[in-house]
Amino acid sequence: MEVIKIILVDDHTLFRDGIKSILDDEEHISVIEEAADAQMLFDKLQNQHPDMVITDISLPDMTGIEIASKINKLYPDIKILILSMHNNEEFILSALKAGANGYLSKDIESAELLEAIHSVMNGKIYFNKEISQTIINNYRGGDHVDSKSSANINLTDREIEVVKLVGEGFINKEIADKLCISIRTVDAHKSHIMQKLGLKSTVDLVKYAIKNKLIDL
Amino acid sequence: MEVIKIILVDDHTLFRDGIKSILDDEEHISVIEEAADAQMLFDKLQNQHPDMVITDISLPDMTGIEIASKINKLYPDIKILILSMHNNEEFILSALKAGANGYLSKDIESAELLEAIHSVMNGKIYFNKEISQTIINNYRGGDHVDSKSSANINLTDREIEVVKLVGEGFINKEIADKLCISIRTVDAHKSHIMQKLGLKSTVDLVKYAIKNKLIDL
DNA sequence: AAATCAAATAGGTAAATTACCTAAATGAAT
DNA sequence: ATTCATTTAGGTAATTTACCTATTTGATTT
Repeated sequence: MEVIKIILVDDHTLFRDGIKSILDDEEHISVIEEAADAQMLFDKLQNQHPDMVITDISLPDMTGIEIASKINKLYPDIKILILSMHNNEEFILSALKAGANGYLSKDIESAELLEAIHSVMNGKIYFNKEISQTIINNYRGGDHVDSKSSANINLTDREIEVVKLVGEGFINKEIADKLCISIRTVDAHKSHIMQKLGLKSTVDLVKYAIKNKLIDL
Repeated sequence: MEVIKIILVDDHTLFRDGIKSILDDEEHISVIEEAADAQMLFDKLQNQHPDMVITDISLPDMTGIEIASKINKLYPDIKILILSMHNNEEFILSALKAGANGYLSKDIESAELLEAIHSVMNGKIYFNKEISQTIINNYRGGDHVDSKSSANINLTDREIEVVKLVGEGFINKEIADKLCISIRTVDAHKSHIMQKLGLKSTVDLVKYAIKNKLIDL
């Protein structure tokens, strides 16, 4: 069996070290590089050719989903395993769409990480939760995603703009001024958004924006 | 040198496994137990007697600060090392006040974790950032803290109640009804809070509540 | 080409909500 | 005894939102 070459991406050094320590015990796995953010990762990918990139879902400069999408475009043969703190189904589907080969919660045991790595190297797709192959087939091979269409698949560009501004604390009038539209239009956008997402208040919108990383906390 | 017995506490199994893998390579360190939450930890502490508890700052049922405070009260000889995702100075001071012996960001390298463990076992206090011994002396030995007085040291009980409700999406009238006070009183509380914290809008209050874990996202 | 539909745009008015002024009661601290 | 923070509110003006309807535009379908 060939040695599986891996690049680890996570902004928390201790977490990287932990994973590295687990993987270093494996004969057939070699962590050839580490990166703390997407910038470092893509720098290293210009000279190094790993079999797999294991990345955290949230990095300082890019989300794991965006990274997956970019890797999938630039280096389609590199497998991508995404690690996440939370089991957000929305993110899981976005990850699939972005071309990730696996999505794991950090709640898993190290044995499952190893199993996931080997499954993915054997051409499988690995998720902690059972997602039917049909769904997978529907989502894979689609066009590439960017941050806007990933988690916020239901919202239009304009609506996302509005959600962001709401999340940043601007009131309708201020948003109207910023976007050079009428207050009523902002009002209408907010109504549409809340209806689409099943939200009830501006505070819900703010939380949605935070959850979906449209704004920073 | 005696073997240092450690209990690891973190709700993410993979992270625990990673740390365990790092520590297992050390001769003088033994991870005798693991716990995913505070409940499990205190259950195990009834039968096990570690030298040190290493805990994440945020757990499902309790904060690391609260855990430190409780351990300090029940088992004052057990050393406490808190791991955190963020370098929030407010939390660092709260941790000190709660009796923690060290506070580390997850950004550190594994070597620094080992250094911190040994420092703490030798009676020192270990922090990634330089905090002067004077501050440490001022804060240590003080009374024990609970969640309310830790991160929200400037806010009164009533104000925290209000911030929580604002964060949960209730408007002033609803908050007034819930607390059985006048809308004006809620209004006044909000004004005071915003002035104290230097915030400008209800949205800022929501973010404050999330940041300081007064509400869940 | 015509019809249909989603998306983005607003106006008007009533209703809801907040902002800001002041101020009193209470209890703790100096 | 006095000062001070905390909690409590009333009144009014100003702001802000909610909800109704409705037009334009571009894309898709028939």
